[in-house]
Amino acid sequence: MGNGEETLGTIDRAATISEVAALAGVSPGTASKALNGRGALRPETRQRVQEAAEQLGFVANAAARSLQAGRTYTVGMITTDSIGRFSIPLLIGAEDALGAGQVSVFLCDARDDPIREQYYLRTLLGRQVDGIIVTGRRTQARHPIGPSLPVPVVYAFISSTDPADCSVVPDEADGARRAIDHLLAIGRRRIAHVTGPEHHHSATVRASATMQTLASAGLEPVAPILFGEWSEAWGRQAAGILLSTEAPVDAVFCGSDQIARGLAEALQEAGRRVPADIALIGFDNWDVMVDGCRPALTSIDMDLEGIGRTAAELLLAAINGEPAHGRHALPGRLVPRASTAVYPVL
Amino acid sequence: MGNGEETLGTIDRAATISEVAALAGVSPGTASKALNGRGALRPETRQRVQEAAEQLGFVANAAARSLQAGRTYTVGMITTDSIGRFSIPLLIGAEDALGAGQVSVFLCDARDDPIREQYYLRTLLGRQVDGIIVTGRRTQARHPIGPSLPVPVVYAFISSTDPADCSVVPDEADGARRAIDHLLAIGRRRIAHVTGPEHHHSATVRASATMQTLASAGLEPVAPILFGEWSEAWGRQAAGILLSTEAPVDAVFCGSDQIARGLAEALQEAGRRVPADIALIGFDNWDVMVDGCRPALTSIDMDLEGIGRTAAELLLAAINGEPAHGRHALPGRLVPRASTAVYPVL
DNA sequence: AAACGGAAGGAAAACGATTGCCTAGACGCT
DNA sequence: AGCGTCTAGGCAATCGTTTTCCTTCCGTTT
Repeated sequence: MGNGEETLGTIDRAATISEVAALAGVSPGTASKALNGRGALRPETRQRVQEAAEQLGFVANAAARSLQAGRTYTVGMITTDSIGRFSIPLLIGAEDALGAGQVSVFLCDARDDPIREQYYLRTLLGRQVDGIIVTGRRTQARHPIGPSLPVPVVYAFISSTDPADCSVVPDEADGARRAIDHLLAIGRRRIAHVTGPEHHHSATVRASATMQTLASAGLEPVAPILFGEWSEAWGRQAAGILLSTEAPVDAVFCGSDQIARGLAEALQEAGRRVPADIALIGFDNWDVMVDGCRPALTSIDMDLEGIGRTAAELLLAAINGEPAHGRHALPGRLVPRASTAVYPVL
Repeated sequence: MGNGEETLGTIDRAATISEVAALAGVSPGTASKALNGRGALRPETRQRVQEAAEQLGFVANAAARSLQAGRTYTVGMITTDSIGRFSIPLLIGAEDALGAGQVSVFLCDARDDPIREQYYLRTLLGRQVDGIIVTGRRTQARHPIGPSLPVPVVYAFISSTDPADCSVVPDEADGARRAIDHLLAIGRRRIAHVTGPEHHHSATVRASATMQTLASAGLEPVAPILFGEWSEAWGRQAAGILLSTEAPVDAVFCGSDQIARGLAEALQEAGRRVPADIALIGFDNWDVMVDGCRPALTSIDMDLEGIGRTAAELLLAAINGEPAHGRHALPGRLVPRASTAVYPVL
């Protein structure tokens, strides 16, 4: 019939709706109506068109469609920091919420470079994305990505310094609170906090929530808060510092799972039992760390997928004319494991 | 002038080339030529148009452009397994090679579900992507994603069972060879191999390359190859097995960094020194594992970013009419660290 | 029997950018 | 002065789909 659509080799060219229409013996306009369930058509005509479309493997050209619809059913996702451990769950969550809505995602990795970021922003706008999600590795607020954009923007994990922008972030203070509450609930009172660098937003937020929660229980940390870096090595080092303190420690809340794991190793090498002598809580609930640690590590899960999903949902709402504003903080979740088990459980 | 493009609030609508042309006092066609450096135009006209475009923040509508060009400067990336530790470097590498060529990437996470995969495939074809990269978590060959597609496809990390397809994969046998050669070079002869599940393609490939390399040195493994799973727990367990063997072991090549790390811990708890008594090599060169391990872990790096980049380059070549075929295996790289240091180095 | 109404489908104009072709000047040459 | 040539830029078609009118035809009603 046509010009070789039955070839077994590579299909050279996608079929157009005009070809479908010709095969079904109708006009292109009618074919469009048939395939999209619009207009007034006889059921048999509709079916004839559908069969023709199937036979030719017709898929509507999205460029033509968006040209006339003024919408692309496409969003951009810019990760300001390189795609990493935090970006991925966010990405999965967002992709989840958008994929269900037939929206495709352009992924852009700006690598923490403002030039690349602006370049990608222009590219995305040129591609007429319906909206943009901005993501990063740190929760710290950042400058808005552009002054006044023709499409809605939602910040995920990071937040924008402009309160009118929409941001979805983890409630890190809430996470710290849950951690301390848990340690109090299992009867620990001599609690220390070891965390990342003092200039890091997450570290300070979690540290001050830790202080506050202890204070409202009438306690204070058994040692000054230990700021260091987000690594196992620092966890090991911190263990040494804590053990040389005069005051005995019976629990440590760590700012990350890596720190906690380093601490666990070093404490046990020094003869302390976990959790019998010292209970341990991490932060992030990073599978390889919490499972690799011995004993398995209790941790705070920030529900990154949920953040990605929520951001995508808010973006879709904004695209549909119902923009949200401000900072939406999502609560975390404590995942109890052996490192805080009440002892005679075993 | 226009209808409020100077508003400080949100820009409602992107400017079109006709508006730019009107502002510059030329026709749309001329404006197009001015902005794309075509046609015969007076320099001053060209500049006038460029200034108008700048003033209106003009970015060409990609849908319109691709509609007429028949190309979208867009590729799809389907990860058959969920986006994970292996997919990301691939993604970064690909994004790197494509971004430089002004090509945007649609990311699709098929989650190992054939239905989702086909759905995404149709979506991508509808969006008229110029090409598709298929990625996964395992290196095992898989069925081609579709029988005869209108666009080129390149498989990255995984490979296609159809030899006519183009695949870019790590040379895992080469990696294993390098590991064993390294152990031999530092004088070890009593070498064991602990790896993942026997039904896992990577495990068997690496294991048989290990055997072969040992054989060509006139050796054989000091213990039967230990197949298990890709976890630290299995590494610890395997340590027990190896230590209960009569024959003393002086080096272990592990199928993953996680196994190696578990092994390292357990060996040292049992009083063996690493690397003095037993040298250790992992596989993957996964930063958190090799750095977290004590001593730091020598490992094989499969250069995933390079694979992603190469796949993207081959895809671009195919799009430009120079398709490549077959399986392209990229060599790995040994990254030496303390776990195989020749002892009196310290 | 004439008029009306509804159903089914066609024709054509969008959407925005690109590009080949054409025209209107301007300049130079004879 | 008249013709040819070159240059700058306008015109209109094109890409594939959707959608808004229309038109046509058939059946029904008075």
